[in-house]
Amino acid sequence: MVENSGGPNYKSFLWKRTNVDFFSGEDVLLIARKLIGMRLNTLIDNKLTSGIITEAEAYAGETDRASHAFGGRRTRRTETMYQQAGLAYIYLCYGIHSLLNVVTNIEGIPHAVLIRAVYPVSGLDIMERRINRRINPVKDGSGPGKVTKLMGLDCSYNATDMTVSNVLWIEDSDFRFSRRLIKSTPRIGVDYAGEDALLPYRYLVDNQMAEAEIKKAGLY
DNA sequence: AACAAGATTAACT
DNA sequence: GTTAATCTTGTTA
Repeated sequence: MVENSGGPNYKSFLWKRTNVDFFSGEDVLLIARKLIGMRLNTLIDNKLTSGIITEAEAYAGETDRASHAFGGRRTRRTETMYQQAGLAYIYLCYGIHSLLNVVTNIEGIPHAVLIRAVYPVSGLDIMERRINRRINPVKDGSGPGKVTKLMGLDCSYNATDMTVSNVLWIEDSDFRFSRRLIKSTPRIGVDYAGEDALLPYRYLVDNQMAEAEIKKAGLY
């Protein structure tokens, strides 16, 4: 639990680790929607990096043609998705990029939410070292491979329990984006999923809008 | 055993 | 707009 240091004219937000009650639930869409505006954190090599989640997609398990677990596929890769809520499902995409998901249901039901974008708020100097150039907070956190790159994550962090980990965890506060800024659209890069590719399972706030709201709220 | 496609990105032309 | 990067999985032989 960390309280940020706002100046006299700024509202102070109390951030609290999300517990298993938050992650765990029937409705993976609702969880994806609620993750927008929460804070993703890593503490790696004693360096803290954080970002406000601005884009997430729900993957609805064995009946969802876009999910790795469609049809009950249970392989070494998908095994983490079948575990309990709050674990991080991190897998290698296109042989190159590590993609971070939150597991959101009970053991045996492979629901997950893909974190597709964050707005960086802490440890930007660390993030610059990771991408090896100056950071553009609006652009560089937008994309699921970019999120893990900024946060220092790779597949070795797969199956981390985010409800207890001091390396990878998610926090909530009273901060919320304006409802009207949160859009829902079909998911990205899942054309192979037939009709399921059209489902509006993607939630996002434009990172430019997110920056304005975050500054207006006096978060950073 | 071989191959194609994938929840992507950066560097090209 | 095109392409190379390159690991896991499912399909075909």
